Amino acid sequence: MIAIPAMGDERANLIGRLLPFIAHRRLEAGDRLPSERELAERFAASRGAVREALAVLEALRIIERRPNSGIYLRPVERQGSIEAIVLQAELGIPLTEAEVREVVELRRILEMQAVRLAAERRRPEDVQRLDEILARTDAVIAAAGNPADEDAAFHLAMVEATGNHVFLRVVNAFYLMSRNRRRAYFADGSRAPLSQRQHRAMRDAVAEGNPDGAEAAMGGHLRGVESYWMELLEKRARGD
Amino acid sequence: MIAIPAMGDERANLIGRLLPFIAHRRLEAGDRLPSERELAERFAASRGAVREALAVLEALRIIERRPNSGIYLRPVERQGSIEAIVLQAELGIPLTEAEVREVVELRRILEMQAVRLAAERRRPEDVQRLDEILARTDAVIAAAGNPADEDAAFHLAMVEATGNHVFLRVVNAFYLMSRNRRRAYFADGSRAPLSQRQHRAMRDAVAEGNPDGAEAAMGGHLRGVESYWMELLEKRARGD
DNA sequence: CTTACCAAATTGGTAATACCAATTGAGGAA
DNA sequence: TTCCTCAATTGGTATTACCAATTTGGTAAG
Repeated sequence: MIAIPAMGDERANLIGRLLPFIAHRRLEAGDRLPSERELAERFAASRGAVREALAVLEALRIIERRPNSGIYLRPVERQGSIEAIVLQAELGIPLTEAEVREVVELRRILEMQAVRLAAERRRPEDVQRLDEILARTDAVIAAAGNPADEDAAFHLAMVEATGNHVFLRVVNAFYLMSRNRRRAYFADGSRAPLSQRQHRAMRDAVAEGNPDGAEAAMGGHLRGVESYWMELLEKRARGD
Repeated sequence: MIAIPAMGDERANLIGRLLPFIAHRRLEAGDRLPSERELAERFAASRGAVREALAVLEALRIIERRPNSGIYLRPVERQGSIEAIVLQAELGIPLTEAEVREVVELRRILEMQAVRLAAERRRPEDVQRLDEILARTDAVIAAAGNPADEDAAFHLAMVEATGNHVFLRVVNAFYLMSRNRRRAYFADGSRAPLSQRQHRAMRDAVAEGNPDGAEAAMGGHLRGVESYWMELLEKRARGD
């Protein structure tokens, strides 16, 4: 379903099979997983492959490996941050309705505040970068292409204009997570022009150093995107 | 320096040596790293150990492994999200001054908005949880202990009161990152009482459903913490 | 029956080796 | 110069082996 660049199918599948295995067994915090050797046998993989998958799950704080003892599930509140969710989305594991709502809400908070900071701090090269992306988007739209990646680039460039690289990384995780959805959003070509007009309004507000205007523009823009997500949830609930 | 639970010294060291190696060689986006076999020889480790470390770096989006081709450094804008920074902090790799400022700023944004949402949505059990943590903190202070973990628990419980678990995970990453610093902050015992009073003010504002009051209380509280961080940066700049 | 102790099985951590498939790049043929 | 061929390189995987520490079980002493 989802193309996973830079991640071999086998290894991705192992993580993707390990996560549901943990969930399905209803393991709770502190519970011990089967040993590496047993997992290798159960999933028909080598111990090395299992260890690689476990290393990733450990880095994402989903499990904990205690030498000479076993593999344990970490308490939920200590589990991985958004990276773990991104990984699951990449693996094609659908987000729950609650998670979708939460992601949408947090994205709104982050981007509203980002655009305020951007309006306060933007440097000439930031505005220039926004303009370049807008021009590129015009070209894609004129060629009847899908401006999904340009849309992401614009939003990320807006965050970059805050000068806060950590901020950029966090927001980037959200855009990595929803890349395919975003492509579907722009697929029929009807939404791109309005989106582009709203982007231009945001660009202008940021360029003239108007935080309130930029925040308002971003707020209105996000409402459209969010209603699309909510409709998707309702469709899924109806079984579409 | 930093205790790393659930991560063996060797493997942690391998990632911790690999990251500076990448940075030191001034590799740029798209550059190829040495092959796995070469890295294994250079770091005196087996290929399996190297592959485990590389799997983690790939999951954190720092590198990209192309089968039958090589290992490549990802473009910065596509690099790991906050998890990569958390990992570096855990490994004892000090954050740059810019990164510290960025983390502090983003934490402020997240917590200010979180406490607003918490005041709007708090349920009785959320307030109860806050009260329990406050009571536990009182006990620790009375016993002349270090309430660093209770401080983190309070802030995280505040985010949990938003009902947004993704929000909680992101903020949790920040607290994982700064655990040792937080212990140092409360080490001499002089800051705990004021912090506790400010926490109580935040709890009251949230309990009575007062977003503006809660946000103001959080803002004042964070100012004290942030000035501590900034002093640390100045000390480091002077070579202390 | 309880306690203390010992030994074997289990577990994660590491290393070494081998093979596969696909990419890559150099060298030769047209 | 262009195109083709083939061997070296590379990441992906599996197998095997050993280590050290923990767990576990039973045994013997109290």
